[in-house]
Amino acid sequence: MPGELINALARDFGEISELTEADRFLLNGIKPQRLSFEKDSVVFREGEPASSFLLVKEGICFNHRHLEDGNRQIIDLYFPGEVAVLGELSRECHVSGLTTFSRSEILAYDKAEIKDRFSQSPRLSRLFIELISQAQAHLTERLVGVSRYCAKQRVAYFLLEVHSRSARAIDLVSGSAITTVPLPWAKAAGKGNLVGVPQVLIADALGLSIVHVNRVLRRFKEAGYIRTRSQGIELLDIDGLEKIAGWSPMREPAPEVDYRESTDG
Amino acid sequence: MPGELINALARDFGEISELTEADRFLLNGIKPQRLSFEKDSVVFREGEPASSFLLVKEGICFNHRHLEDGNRQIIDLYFPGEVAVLGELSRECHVSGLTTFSRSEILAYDKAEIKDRFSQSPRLSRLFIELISQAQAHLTERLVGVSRYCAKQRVAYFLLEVHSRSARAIDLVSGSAITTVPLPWAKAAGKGNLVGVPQVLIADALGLSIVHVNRVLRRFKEAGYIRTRSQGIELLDIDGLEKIAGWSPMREPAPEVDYRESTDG
DNA sequence: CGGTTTTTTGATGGACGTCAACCCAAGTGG
DNA sequence: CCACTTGGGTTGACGTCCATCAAAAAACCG
Repeated sequence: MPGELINALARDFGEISELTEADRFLLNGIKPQRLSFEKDSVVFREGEPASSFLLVKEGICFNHRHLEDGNRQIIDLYFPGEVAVLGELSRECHVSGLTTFSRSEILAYDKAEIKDRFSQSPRLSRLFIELISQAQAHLTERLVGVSRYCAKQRVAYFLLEVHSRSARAIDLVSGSAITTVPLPWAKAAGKGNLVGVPQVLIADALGLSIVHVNRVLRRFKEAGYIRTRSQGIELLDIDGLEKIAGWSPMREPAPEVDYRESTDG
Repeated sequence: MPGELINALARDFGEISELTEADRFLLNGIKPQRLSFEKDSVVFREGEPASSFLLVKEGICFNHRHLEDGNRQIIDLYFPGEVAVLGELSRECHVSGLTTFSRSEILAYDKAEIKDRFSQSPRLSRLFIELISQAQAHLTERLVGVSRYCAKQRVAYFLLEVHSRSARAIDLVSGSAITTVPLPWAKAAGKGNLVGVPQVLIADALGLSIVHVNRVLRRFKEAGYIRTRSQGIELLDIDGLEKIAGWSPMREPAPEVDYRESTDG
């Protein structure tokens, strides 16, 4: 299965098309370990040695930190086609744990090998730096969001982000968008702007209590912004939610590009 | 003035000593623009094009984002010897503003040139990735801190961090520690664990109101942890503050903690 | 169908923001 | 030397957001 890594990079960086054959060869030469996990599996824990560069191929994962009081803070979610815990690439040990939220398949590339290959080509180096920078910008966004906005805004923002990112999920083999249900927690998912996450996950991600998340959602329901399905939340009025969230960030509208074009096969 | 960049890198990475002569030559070949700023000067604003790699040579700066309600969130402080807004290196435009907190001198390297040189050597590439990763780990720490700890803990943590980082500040020319007053806001500063930041800065950094910061500080005073000077806060009981904060910055994370649930079975 | 997980709702209280003062050191100008 | 200004610090009253506790209602899962 060649090009999984390349396809992952291709989604976020148009420049990838400028890669030379040599670069592509370098990337394709790294063979990942293919790992499968059930729902709610622990991929690694805090403190464990960090030896891999992890690319999510299928399913959804999240990384988190445990606090003294037994709570956990979810730091970020990872969707198909995204690189997980990129920031910990150069650490000896993981600072956060990684857990699957749904049945997942993960490609684990050898860290040393990745660093090695990437630093062999100037273009790849820059691409890589780009990648990390992007992750950091996203973290900054979260910092501001968590520290400065009220629960209503945070929840609205979170729903929109999950929705947007799951819509962007790609199939690593073909490089094209995933049309099938990307959020497997809600089995009935599928069409319609359905966000399939349990409320406890929202709470842990936003630093809120599950009770309060529920209350906020209830008010959203009453106002007609969302509807709760069996499990999962259906977004009825995305524009309205964006207004609540104060959707300012530099997230591109993602003009539905067909990524298959770039995969010359 | 050779080696300023090298000295900056040398502090955080012992591996720097493994740099080849060629690497050192590469780094020394980049001549920065030397910028001077008065206290409270704007280095750049949100949205302005980002064209430089910024190294703080003297003084203290902070980057921040402005919110709709007129407040600002301080994202990070930068001390002498540190690279500012590293995460925005690969962005077209700045996502946050940078302001000097005291009279500062900043070395501005051309971004393109930096990226170019760093990607010319595998070792430099890795070093650079290391650098960014470290910045990201720090951001993660802040995210958890802001979202999960109460004001008392956050303030204690902040005081300790500022103290620790200003103590680590180095002189870029000699590469040795700065012994003179690193926190010029409090002019009377100097010896003694004095943290010279105004309360409004603490508040903006932690997402608290200035009033509440003041209250927390008062309780710290009453408990004998700190003493307020003309301007600035003197840390009297660092161990006590660390206990309150529940974490000591820049020190090796305590022993192994066992997070396993007590799910007998 | 029971056992489990998730959602929902109410009641209560603490943490923290907001408003509105007042204090105090330092500087300025006469 | 004193009036005035200015920027930060300090303090109280009050309200709100949100956590916590507790418990019931749904939904799921064999």
